[in-house]
Amino acid sequence: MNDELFNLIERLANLLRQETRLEGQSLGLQPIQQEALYYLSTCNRYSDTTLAVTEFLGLTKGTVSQSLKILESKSLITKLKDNKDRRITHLKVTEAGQEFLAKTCPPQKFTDAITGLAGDEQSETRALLQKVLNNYQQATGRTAFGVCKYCKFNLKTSDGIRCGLTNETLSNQDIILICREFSA
Amino acid sequence: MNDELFNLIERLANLLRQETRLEGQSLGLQPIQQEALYYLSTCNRYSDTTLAVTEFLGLTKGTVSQSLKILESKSLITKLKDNKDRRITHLKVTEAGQEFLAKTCPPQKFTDAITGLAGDEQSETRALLQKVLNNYQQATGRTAFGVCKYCKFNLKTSDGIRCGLTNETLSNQDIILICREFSA
DNA sequence: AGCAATAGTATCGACTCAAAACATATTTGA
DNA sequence: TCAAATATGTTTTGAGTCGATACTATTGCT
Repeated sequence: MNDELFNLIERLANLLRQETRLEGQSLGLQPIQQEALYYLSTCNRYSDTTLAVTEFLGLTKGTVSQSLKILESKSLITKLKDNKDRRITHLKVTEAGQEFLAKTCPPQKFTDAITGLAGDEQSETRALLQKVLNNYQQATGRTAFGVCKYCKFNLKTSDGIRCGLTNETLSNQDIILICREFSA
Repeated sequence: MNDELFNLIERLANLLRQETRLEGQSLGLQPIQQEALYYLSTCNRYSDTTLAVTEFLGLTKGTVSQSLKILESKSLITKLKDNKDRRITHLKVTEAGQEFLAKTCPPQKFTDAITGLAGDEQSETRALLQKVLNNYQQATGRTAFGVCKYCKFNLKTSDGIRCGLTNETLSNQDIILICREFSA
């Protein structure tokens, strides 16, 4: 059973990478660069740094630094130094970057494949994969990542929504993004 | 919803590749080489060629040829020319290759993550992912691959089991392997 | 002030990858 | 029958990935 699930995930990943490679050809983007770009379009302002991308992709920071350099050179992201901590660089997806992602990510045929499932099958798949991922992340001891609004530090007060870690107020847009500090 | 499922699969794949990289260090094996080796350990005698590996991994044959050369140089597989068609080379996993796979594939922590699921959750996940993969393969128009005994060319006769494409008899071991000619 | 820790970059060598050219073997078809 | 087309697989080349290591710059700690 482990073998079968392992096999299925590997094969899905192979197909995804193959299609991603095709999609990226128009801009000369490698799969890993597209993954980084996609992550940056889904993460919040506490998680848009080189190190967060590193943790998310499971690579070393030197490797990621190079990929980000290429994304910047193609004007798909911009770098912005943090005001409080000058060591930190925030990475923002540009208009061009967002346009590219809207066209290519997730790949069209993958979307088709998902649409072929019934509505309850889709949510069932998501719930089960989420569970597998959580277990796996726990087993490897890696950073979890997760959607802000489901985090235990997400505080709903009478004044609005607030992050218990940073004590900053959060907008409705903020809380649907992915955060590296996520904790269930 | 597409986005979420896309994201989950990407992240599982990232973790798997990361752990695979670690497991392969003992023999100096790259993730892609391990994937090829694993595939060869699960496929039948009609599917143990360079081209089949190429289709399975979604790479070009030149690329795959190089990876297989490395596996051969490390004595994890052997090459054997086909008797009927001398263009074809069959790839067999050696004892050493099988030992390596038994220890490392699927990765231990992935197995742990799966074991954390209830029994019916496991089979449910498998069924759903199988469905997604089938849809996806159909959408991309790629070779399906599948287990011999569930194939429409698998014929159960009074003499035993037979493949309707090759007209060869099949053993009980044969029919649990993956075939590139699979058709549902 | 001084030292350790953190964020990020630069460089190196081994490896992946697609593309193209190539070598063989088989099939087709006039 | 035999040349052209097709199929399997290898080699070469150049762009890019990757981890490891060493490095800079900034911040935190004592």
